[in-house]
Amino acid sequence: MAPMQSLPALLDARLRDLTGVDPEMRPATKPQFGHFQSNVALRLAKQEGRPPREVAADIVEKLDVADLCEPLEIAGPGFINFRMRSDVLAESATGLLEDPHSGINPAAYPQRVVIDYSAPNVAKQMHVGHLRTTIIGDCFNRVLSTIGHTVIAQNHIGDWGTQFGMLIEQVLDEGIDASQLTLAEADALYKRAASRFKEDEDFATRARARVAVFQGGDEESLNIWRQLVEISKPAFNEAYRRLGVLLTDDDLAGESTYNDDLPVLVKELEESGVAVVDDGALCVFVDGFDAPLIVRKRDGGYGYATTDLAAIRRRVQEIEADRLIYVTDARQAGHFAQVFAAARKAGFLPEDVTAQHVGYGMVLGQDGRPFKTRDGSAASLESLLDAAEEEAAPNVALAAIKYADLSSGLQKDYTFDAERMVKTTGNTGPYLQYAHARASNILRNAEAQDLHWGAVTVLEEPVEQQLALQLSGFGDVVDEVAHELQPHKLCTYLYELASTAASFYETCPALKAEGDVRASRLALWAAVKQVLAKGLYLLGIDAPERM
RNA sequence: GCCCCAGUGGCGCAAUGGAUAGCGCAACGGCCUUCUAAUCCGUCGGUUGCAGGUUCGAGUCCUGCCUGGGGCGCCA
Repeated sequence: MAPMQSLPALLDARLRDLTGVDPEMRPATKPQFGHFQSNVALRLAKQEGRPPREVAADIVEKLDVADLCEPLEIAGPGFINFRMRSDVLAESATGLLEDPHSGINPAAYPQRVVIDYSAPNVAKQMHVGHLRTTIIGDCFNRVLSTIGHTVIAQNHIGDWGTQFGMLIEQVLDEGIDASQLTLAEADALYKRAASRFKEDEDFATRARARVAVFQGGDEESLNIWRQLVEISKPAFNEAYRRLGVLLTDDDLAGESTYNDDLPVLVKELEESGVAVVDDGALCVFVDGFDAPLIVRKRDGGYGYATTDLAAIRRRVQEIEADRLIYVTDARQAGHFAQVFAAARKAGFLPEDVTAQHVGYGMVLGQDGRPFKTRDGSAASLESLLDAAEEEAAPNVALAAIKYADLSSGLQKDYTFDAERMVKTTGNTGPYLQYAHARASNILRNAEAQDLHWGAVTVLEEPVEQQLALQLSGFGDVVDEVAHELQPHKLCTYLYELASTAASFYETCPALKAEGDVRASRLALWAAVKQVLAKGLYLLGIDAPERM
């Protein structure tokens, strides 16, 4: 089956053929303006030096869209308004219902896409800050996979840095068996070590020395390190299970993965002249940044910039990625911009591989200040999920949290307010779930009465037409999210669809209607259910049959 | 000092250079012997931080300010 072309795309093509320019087809801003609008006449009028409405009249005269639209209207300063014929909308809704992809267009050029997300730290509990990267990255994973790309998730866990110096030293001091710790206990150990590191000069010195010993391959140190890693992984997986995200052990690619690459990579950079020694450190200078990217510290050690470069190199050379997506907090935007620039300069990142950093705003507490990780006051991810589950059933609570996180622009800071998130009215996850459950309920009742439906054939009520119109836009919205990486656009779309479906429910009873009208409305409900289920899946939210 | 992000009704947010800036919450008022009332319908609420500029048209683009947050050589 040929991929379905969206309604605005059909109009766009015809208008483009006629005028030779991008017609900028847009959804109408008001119902009275029809379904779609183009401002092409306004722009052509300027070029041609003619009145816009006259240009619009010419276009309307020549444009043949009678098979798709009601008679065109010219409005305001020269907008051309398009109203789809109701049989065209009905056919579109039926097409969606019969489409195994629910109107989602398979990617024309499937890519291999690496998505780097979640990245908790070994021996530390996940906290609220990990919520965003995990939920957002998972959404991208679902969206890109669903449209036909090959997604390689990379969970860049913090399993190597200098923090292991103090962790190992603390384990040895306390004489504990690290393999028997729970993650919560390891987290407490981490905090003890961190505060001691600050206050106890002798301990700090030993911890720093331990880093070198550990990274030099000391077996006793490595053994403790392995134990800490091994107790952390099941705890991460348990959190992922509760969150209902796709990550598994197969996606783990922690910092330690690149350890052996670092000296090799640095040598390459030095020999090629991309990196130069400055003030004792080996640096890559890139345009637009005052400070260099330091790839080897004065003391000979490697920092996270080097690890990030090594990860890019592997992802391009071994994973053969076409696109790299990093989901971390917005504060790292500058860092990644510099790393990407350095990787381009070094040749690790060819021009035909795109690299995007998706930054999200900080998670703030009720006091408006960031949740902290090291002072012991941070709320763990688990405690947040527990709190939400006190308000609602687990799948509804999770929907509330995820939707609250995804439904506004990613770059904004975000106040974690469990009570607010779990609300079930208005633009929330549970509202969408409810719409889906209602659709399911109607279809279940229909089946119980042995009623059947096939195509959408009757769209007489305005709300029915509106519903069919919105359904037809699903594929375009998914494409947009895949391209722009803005989940809130999918949220907005689904909310509007659910809202229209609720009006449809009120004004157009399906089961109480008869004949063609009943069959058509049931088919419309089936299409609504299908799109809501798919859309919620893409957000990582459960679509319950009953609520 | 340089750079990035944000600023839109009381609160939380949306808006691809297009028509009268939308939605939710809160508040107030309606609708359940009617497919699920976690829904729906209505009312109230705006100088889009400020000042210029570009444009037929600016919340959106440009310049300069203000406020808040963040980032800028050896932490991640």
